Amino acid sequence: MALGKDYATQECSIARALEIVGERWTLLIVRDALYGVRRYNDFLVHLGIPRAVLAARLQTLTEEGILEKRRYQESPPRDEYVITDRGIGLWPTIRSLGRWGREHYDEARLRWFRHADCGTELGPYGECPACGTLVPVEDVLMEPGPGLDPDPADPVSRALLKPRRLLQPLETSQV
Amino acid sequence: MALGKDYATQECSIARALEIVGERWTLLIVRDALYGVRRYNDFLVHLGIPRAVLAARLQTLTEEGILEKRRYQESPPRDEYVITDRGIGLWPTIRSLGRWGREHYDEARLRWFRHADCGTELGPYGECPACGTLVPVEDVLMEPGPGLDPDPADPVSRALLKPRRLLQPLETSQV
DNA sequence: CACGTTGGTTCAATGACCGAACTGACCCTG
DNA sequence: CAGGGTCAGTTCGGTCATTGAACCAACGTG
Repeated sequence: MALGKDYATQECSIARALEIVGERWTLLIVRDALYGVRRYNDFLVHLGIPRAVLAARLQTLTEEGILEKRRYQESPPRDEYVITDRGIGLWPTIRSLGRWGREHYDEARLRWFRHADCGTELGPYGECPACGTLVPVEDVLMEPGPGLDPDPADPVSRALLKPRRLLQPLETSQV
Repeated sequence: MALGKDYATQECSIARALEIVGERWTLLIVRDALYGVRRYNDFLVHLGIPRAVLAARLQTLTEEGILEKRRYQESPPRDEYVITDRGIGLWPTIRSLGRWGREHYDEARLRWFRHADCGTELGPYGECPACGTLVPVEDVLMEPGPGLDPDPADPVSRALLKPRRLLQPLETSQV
């Protein structure tokens, strides 16, 4: 499409990447998918995104192999969107972007990300300074910080208040 | 602004960051600034961006302290936009985004990024695997790869064909 | 069989982005 | 000193994307 998405004149992998994940809302959807959000309605209430835009983004992300649409029950047919390895590959980008945002624009700490094996806070790019290794995403422990609203309105935010590992499927019904 | 830019409901440093650099063209402008592009016209011809959008983005980036507007000659008053430390802080994000784009969408190698001291190609987040250190941005050497058009139309792309360090001011007149 | 849940689609209005034209300050050349 | 060129924008009408609200459809429950 000639307008809004592509950067036709750019011979650049950064521009290629931005054509896929550079649209409004897209990286936040990937972030939520890394946090364990999988269902249309959970994305909807957590992001406050227009329904049509969410449907369009989920379709694009599925077509690009970043999410995978998967049927999780048959009788009312219901699908969930699970992040793929290609999507998990965006974690360092999202991590470093969040770190930059916190350093320059947030006063209070909103969340901590730790290496689950040793409890050390992750370094700038998702590595563990103590172990000296790149921490696999499923071994990242996410904990709420003091800057986070302790009693948010929507159930997804409430579920994300508990310490939890990335990629772990979110259970909103149990709240 | 209620539409287009902000993510009001999100308590999240990633969302804060995307409110600043998540708009169309913005990260490509920061990328060019890291490559050494400084002048309005050089951004313009290299990006193929509408003039009004470029002017708006440069103003926002200047207000946010990511670029700094600096007078470089008086007689016809001319300003250049130089990247600040805050802008340089986006390098890991841009680097990891470019790496993800190349891994998943580009066949041929477009550019190499090496540690100027030892010639080793940078790791995923801008570190030097040989030296084991995070490479300062000014010590990153950028070289053209085989996938890059050897004879591009605009002078900025031509100037960027030569091996050069990041942040080194671009000279388009000498081409 | 009314009602709720889930996962959408449709629609009119609004905002953002587009390319092209125009402006204005200055320089250089003949 | 008139004409043309450069640089850094601003203005403008048209097009595209995003928004919020309403609507729809399939199924399950009371």
